Amino acid sequence: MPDLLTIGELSARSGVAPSALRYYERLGLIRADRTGGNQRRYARAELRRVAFIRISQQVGVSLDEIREALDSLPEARTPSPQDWARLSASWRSRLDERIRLLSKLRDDLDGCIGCGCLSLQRCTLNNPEDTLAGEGPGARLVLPRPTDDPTLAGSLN
Amino acid sequence: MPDLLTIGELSARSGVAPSALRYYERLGLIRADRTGGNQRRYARAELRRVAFIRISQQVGVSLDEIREALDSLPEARTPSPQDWARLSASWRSRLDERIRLLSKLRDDLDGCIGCGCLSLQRCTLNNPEDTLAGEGPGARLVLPRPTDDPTLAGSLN
DNA sequence: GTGTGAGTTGAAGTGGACTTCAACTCAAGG
DNA sequence: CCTTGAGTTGAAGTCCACTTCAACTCACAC
Repeated sequence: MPDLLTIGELSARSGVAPSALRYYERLGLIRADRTGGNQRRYARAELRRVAFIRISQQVGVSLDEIREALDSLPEARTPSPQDWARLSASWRSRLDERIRLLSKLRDDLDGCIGCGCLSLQRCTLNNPEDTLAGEGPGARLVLPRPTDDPTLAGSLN
Repeated sequence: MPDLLTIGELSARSGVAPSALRYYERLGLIRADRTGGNQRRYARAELRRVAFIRISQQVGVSLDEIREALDSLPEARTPSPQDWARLSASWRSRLDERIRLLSKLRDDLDGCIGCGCLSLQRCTLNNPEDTLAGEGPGARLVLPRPTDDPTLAGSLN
C-alpha cells in the first residue's frame, strides 16, 4: 500500500527538477515522509499535486495562489477526483480571460497592421479594464502598471 | 517641428513609469535628446516605440528580442507605418501559438474536469513538443524544463 | 566493506523587468 | 532670488521561481 517514491522518481515522473520539488515543499505545496536516513519519500498522491501545480502554472497562477488552492483540499482523506475537478474548474475563468485578451490583441494587431498605426495604443493599451496585469506572477503577462492617465489618451502624433 | 516630450509627459502618455523609460533607454530600446541641463527630451516618434514595446510584451516577447526587432528599423528616417506593420506582423505567429496552447490546455482541462483524473499529465504535460517553454522570458509561461522522460509517462496511480 | 549514484542541507546565485534611494541639479512661476 | 516640482545619476533592492554549490550522508549492488 505505501509504495513510496524517491525524489528522483517523482522528478522523473512529473518532469519537475528535484530542486523544484524541494522548493515546492518549502512553500508547502507538497509534502513528503522521511526515511530513517532523512530521505524524502513521496506518496503517489503527490504526483497528482505536482501535476496540478504545473497545470496551474500554465494557466498563469502564482505558486502562492496554487498553495492557497491546495490548502482547500481535505486534509483527512486523499483528495477525490471531484476535489481535483473542483480545483481545476476554478482556474477556468482565468484561462478564458487570458485567451480572450490575447485574442483581442491579435485582432487589434490584425486591424492595425494594415495601416501600421499602432493605434493599439488606443484600442488596447488605453483600456485599463482590459489588461493582463494582476494575473499572478508565475506567468503574468508583463504589464506591471498600466497606471494610465485617461486624460492623456489617444494621441500618438 | 521638434515639439519634444519630457520624461514625465512620455510616461503619462504611454502609461510607462519614468524609471521604466530610463531602463528602456539603458537597454537601447528608446532614445532621447538632452537639454542643456541634461534632461531627456523625447521626439514624438518615441511614443510609437514605447507603444510597440508594450504590445510586444503582451505578446510574450522579451525586452532583448524587442530590442533586436527595433534595431531592424531604419536609422536614417522616421519609421514609416509599413515599418511598424512589418514588426507587428512578425509577432503574429507567436501570438497564434500562445493562443493555441492555452486553448488546448482549456480543452484538455474541460475534458478532464469531468473525471478529475488530471490526466492532463498524459494529454498535455507529457507532450514536450507542445509546451510554452522557450517563448522568450518576458511573459514566458513558466514551465522551465519539461525535461520529461517519456519512458515514465502516463502513470499517475 | 566499499564504491557509487542518489539524497540532504542552508546559503547564495540567476534572470528578467523593473523600482527605490540618496543626493543632487533644472526649469519655471511669483 | 527663491521655492517647488520635475529630472538626473549609479548603486542597490525587489519579486518570482528556481538552480547551484559545497560539504556531507544514505542506500544498495558487488
